[in-house]
Amino acid sequence: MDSPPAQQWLAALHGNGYRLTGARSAVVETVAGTRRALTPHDVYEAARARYPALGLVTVYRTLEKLEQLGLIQRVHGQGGCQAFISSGIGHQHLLLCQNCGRAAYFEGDDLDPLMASIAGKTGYNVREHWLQLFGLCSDCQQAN
Amino acid sequence: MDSPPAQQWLAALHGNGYRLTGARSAVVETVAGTRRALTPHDVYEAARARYPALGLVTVYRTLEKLEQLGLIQRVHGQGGCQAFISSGIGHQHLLLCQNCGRAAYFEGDDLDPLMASIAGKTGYNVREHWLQLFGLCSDCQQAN
DNA sequence: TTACTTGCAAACGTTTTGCACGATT
DNA sequence: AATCGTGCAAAACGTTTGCAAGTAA
Repeated sequence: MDSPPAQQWLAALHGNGYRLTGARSAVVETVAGTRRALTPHDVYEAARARYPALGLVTVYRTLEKLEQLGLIQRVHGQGGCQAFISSGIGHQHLLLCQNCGRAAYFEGDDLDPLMASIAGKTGYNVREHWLQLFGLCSDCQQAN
Repeated sequence: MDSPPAQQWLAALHGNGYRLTGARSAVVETVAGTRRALTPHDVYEAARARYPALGLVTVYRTLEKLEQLGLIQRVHGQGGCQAFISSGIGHQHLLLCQNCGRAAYFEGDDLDPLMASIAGKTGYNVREHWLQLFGLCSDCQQAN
């Protein structure tokens, strides 16, 4: 049930001076093993299957560390912006299924010319971009 | 001090069966007359200059109506996603100054080929996209 | 043994709701 | 006159912090 990233994330935590505990492992394995964006409460409920004594506060604190290490990212959507998901490798963008929530990653390198065009028109110095797509994954297209 | 959109927004509210009151006018004029994204609390403080008896609850309720009518939109950013700003006309995206918060709008029509490419690679049926840029406006570039 | 980590409880800030009064239509 | 809108107070909600006990190193 655990996925490769889980081991890497635990190693990263350890390598940054954080201790390896049952609570942290449960949180890490839960988030690393899910292809959907999860809220702290989602993580709390799911991870308690692995570690029943888990407290919600520990979920918040662990997510905070994972985010600082760049292992997970916050997902913004119409429903709110309190959910987290595994970060892609390098500069990747998210594509979320509006039905099941499954996430896919893609690269948006083709954006550079657009950026340059915008910069020219607006006079802004564009430093960051933020692109996210919503749609239906192949499974959910067939179901509907 | 009021701007053209303020009158249109008030007309839109009225046309949808909502009454025109001093409190609503103050909120509408504040948001319509500001080029930055404002939190409900920001609006509350700014709008009290126009209507001192204003309550924070009314700000929330008015922003809710303006959002439902598509006149304002919620702005998502690293600092949170509780701020609102005037919606652009048609399908426009936001470009925010990281220093002063000033917003500019731009169209992202050039995105369609990227969408099609992503759809082909991932198998998703892409329905919506969400693009936001961050940078420095021309004024803030000179100041730094 | 030491310092970090944990869960509980409480605090905190934001947003929503209940309600009686007031204002718009 | 009827209905909608308002502000206040309280409640609800998600998140953070203080702390004593427990655990990894």
